[in-house]
Amino acid sequence: MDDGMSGFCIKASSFRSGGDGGNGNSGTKCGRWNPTIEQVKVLTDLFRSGLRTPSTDQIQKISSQLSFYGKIESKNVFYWFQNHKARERQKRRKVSIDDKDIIRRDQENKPSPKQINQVSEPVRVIETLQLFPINSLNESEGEKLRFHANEYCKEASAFTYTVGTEMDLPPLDLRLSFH
Amino acid sequence: MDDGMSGFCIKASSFRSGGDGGNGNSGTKCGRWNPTIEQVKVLTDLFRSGLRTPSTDQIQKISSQLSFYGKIESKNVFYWFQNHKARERQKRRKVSIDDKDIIRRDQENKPSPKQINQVSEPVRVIETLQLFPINSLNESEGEKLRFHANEYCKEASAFTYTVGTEMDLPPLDLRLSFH
DNA sequence: GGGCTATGAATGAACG
DNA sequence: CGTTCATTCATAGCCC
Repeated sequence: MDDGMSGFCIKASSFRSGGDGGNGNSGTKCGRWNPTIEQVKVLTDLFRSGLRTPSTDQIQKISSQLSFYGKIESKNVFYWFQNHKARERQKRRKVSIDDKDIIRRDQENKPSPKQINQVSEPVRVIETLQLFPINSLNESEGEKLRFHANEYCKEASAFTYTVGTEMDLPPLDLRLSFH
Repeated sequence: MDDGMSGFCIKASSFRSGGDGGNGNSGTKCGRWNPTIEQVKVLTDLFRSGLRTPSTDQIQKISSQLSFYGKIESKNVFYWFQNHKARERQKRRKVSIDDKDIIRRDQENKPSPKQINQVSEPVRVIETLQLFPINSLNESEGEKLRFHANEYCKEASAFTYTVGTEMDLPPLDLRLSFH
């Protein structure tokens, strides 16, 4: 599926201070936090559990927990969630609707995505979610978040840009219309 | 990250476009985007026209346009501009270090010895550029009212982390409760 | 084959 | 929050 797929590559990269147990930092330059895979795993787990904007207290606890796996500060956790959340949205937008699809699709079907699911704080995950994967890393990731209602307000801004039939490619003039 | 990437592509690369001449981009499988010459041309052109950080809408339009020349996604365009801008800045920075010791007291326009890289740099924002018509976009909505209410609530979301199963990590629990 | 360079992709950090 | 910057990882393409 080349269409939507984009070559993401699992990092699995070299030395990301894998399980050293102590200071995650591999001794070399410590300009910025370099999360260990365990830390990422935990954070991701939390995120997938629905946690999106941890409070200060939560951040404290989480970072405290994660410090076991390596050096980490509260702000790292804070930023991590900020970024993760932002990027998820961003990705949704950028994955875009491009490529052959906006054709003349009459979609009078105008659902009113307005006030329905405006759940600001999606789910409150509860329950016991098992953190800390036993047996080091289990790569079994494949779930998709299904409790994410996905608000995603994409107001269709009518762009004049006539994409009508891209088949005959416009005169390569990206400077498109000024008027 | 994990979100939907799923598509970790296996390194099946090997034969990369065998003899398609490079720009042909014959749908080589996943991997990373390999812009065609035309695509690069357009992007570069846009960049030189002063476009540095296209908005989401612009990105989508550009990518739609460029999709004619070959497979491309919005994020490719996004990254392209990000990288291009960053590298330009990076280069310039390098160059500045270049003069590390010689202090150019004389400020007059001395022809820089580097003609190789014609870095069009300064912000020459072209008014007329007006990439995409945004006339329809009603900017007057200015208010926006972004009330700043971050501390929405500390609802009792209890994450019961039943940890304590593995390793020597203390049996701590990330139980975040109301506070 | 093995470095080297250019560049796509990713993400931590921070700004407005 | 959304957006932007800086740094880094990962590869394709060259050149030796």
